[in-house]
Amino acid sequence: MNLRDLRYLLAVAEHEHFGRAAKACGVSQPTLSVQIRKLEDLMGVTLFERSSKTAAPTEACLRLIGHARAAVTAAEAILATARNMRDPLSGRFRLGIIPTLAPYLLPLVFAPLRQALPALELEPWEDQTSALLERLRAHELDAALLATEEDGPDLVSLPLFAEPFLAALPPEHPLAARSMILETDLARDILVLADGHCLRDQTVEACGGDAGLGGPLRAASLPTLLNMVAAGYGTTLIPGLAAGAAQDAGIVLRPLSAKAGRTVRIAWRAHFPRRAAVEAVGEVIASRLKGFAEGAAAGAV
Amino acid sequence: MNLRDLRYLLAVAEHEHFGRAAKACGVSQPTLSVQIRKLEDLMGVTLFERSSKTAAPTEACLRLIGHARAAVTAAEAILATARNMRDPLSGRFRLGIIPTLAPYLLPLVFAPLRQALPALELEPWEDQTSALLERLRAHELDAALLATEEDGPDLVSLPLFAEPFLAALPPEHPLAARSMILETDLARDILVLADGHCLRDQTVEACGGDAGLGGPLRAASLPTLLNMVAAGYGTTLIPGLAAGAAQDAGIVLRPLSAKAGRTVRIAWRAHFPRRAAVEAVGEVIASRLKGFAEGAAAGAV
DNA sequence: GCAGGTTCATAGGCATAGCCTATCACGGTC
DNA sequence: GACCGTGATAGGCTATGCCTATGAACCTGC
Repeated sequence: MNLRDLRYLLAVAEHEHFGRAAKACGVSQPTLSVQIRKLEDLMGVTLFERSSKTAAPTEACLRLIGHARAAVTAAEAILATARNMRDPLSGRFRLGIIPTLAPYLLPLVFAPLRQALPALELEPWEDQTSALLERLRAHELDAALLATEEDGPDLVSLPLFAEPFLAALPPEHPLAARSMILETDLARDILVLADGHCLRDQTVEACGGDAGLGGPLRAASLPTLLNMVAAGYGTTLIPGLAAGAAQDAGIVLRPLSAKAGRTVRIAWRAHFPRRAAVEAVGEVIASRLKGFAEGAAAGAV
Repeated sequence: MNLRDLRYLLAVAEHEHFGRAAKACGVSQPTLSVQIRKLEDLMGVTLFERSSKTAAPTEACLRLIGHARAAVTAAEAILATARNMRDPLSGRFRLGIIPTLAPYLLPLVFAPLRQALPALELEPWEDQTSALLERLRAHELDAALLATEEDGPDLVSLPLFAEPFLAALPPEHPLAARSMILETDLARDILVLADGHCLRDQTVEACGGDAGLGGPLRAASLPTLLNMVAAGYGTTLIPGLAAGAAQDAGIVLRPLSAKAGRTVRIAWRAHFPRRAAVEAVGEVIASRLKGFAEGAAAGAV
């Protein structure tokens, strides 16, 4: 049985006439005769009572056409729904973002994304890198904004913008007198985020690896870390986009001599079919952040 | 688009694997690949995210499969429903019956019909011949029990049994003294049914055509006519099956010398596809009424 | 690092299902 | 009795759907 056959069935039942039904279906009358006959043979039921005047639906036919109509309309609903989803730049788009980026990036890019991609229903999801990668692989995210290189051939990524790190110092800190700070000089009293944050590893690496790491202190989030620095517990590196929040907390910011920083990338599954959406989102973010490195560095002086 | 394609779609979505879905569908994996690809081209939407491990349904696919499942189950419902209706001896059977026959025949044949054709849902419809023919032609009846010859080539009929007429007399009527009555002797004071009843015309014809017809009196139904005869207003002819009711009313019955009577037939549209049901119903009625003519004539003495 | 086993995609060949035109058979009508 | 209408049938063509065989990408384990 075939959807076409069901359409034929409905047409003949409606017109009670093979010829007119055939015209309505855009086929010849013999085609309809043969197909209806096949349908009748398949079902073992006579569907129409033919006479020289008309083709009247039988009792059996009348009981079937409800189902037939349901099948045909469901099939049409499929095509209609598909038509609405044909634009890859429309529909739900679940975007993972790391916690050291989300609160500072999202306010900047929400409006531009909404304007450039009005049909895209952006659903941000904040979590640490490893959790995001897991969700990405599980098809629970469509893409993720990360500050690490992609891992594994099943994922691909595109760099969006470079974000410099800045030295964050309590105002009374001796290094605050300098206009530019060498990363390794921070190592002695540097504070870092809790395990799992990529920013923690990058901070450690930029500062020489064997840094004191602030003893027993562990900040679970970047705002907490900023509060700790402002309270004089130590120093840290912050990503450039967090400069505004850091200054609001009363922290002194200084550029770094070795230009430590991180590159924010958008990552997705290599086989993800809506690559166009990924690239459009990336493009909007990248163009909004264009030249951010220079601007942020300048503003931090 | 095709129901088969939708089945393939559902299979792949369920197994998330082309090979296993192909096995489930009983086709080869390339077949499935090609058909799903065609479906995707038709819809303009990627349905599955293929990787070397799995084939994961996309967001779009997940939104479509509801409709797809609806279409497939509707199609299966059609086949299931058709299977239940494959037996022509099952389902609704609308049988028209003339008023001078219905109340006397139905009590006799209801039980045998129920027993012989348990799946047939008999729906009797009592009306005069012309109305029955109209409804029959309008497909509002499946068959009709009539006492006239079929009219028109679009209808066919089969005789079921011969029903003799009996002379019905008030007990005090002069003719009641005879053991057999000549039809034309009844003509002088005969009463007949209202226009439209075939029994009226047959009575008139049997009695010579120019009968007095009881002046202004007109009985709308056979029970009324019997009451009128019993009250002494005149005589009439009754069909044999009504003998019991006539005797209960206190009427004297006598056989007719010219053996006037009528033949009860079952009529249906020549193209009606459930001829088997018609013939089965006719067969049950005929066998129940077999030998009725003799029995009734004997009982009426 | 390479062989072997996955995955899905592609190619070529074949059978057939579905379509068309032409024609038939049957009824009803003028 | 010729003629228009109905649906059914026949023959031929095309396109579709299927198969097997093979390819390309990827993963795994020795």
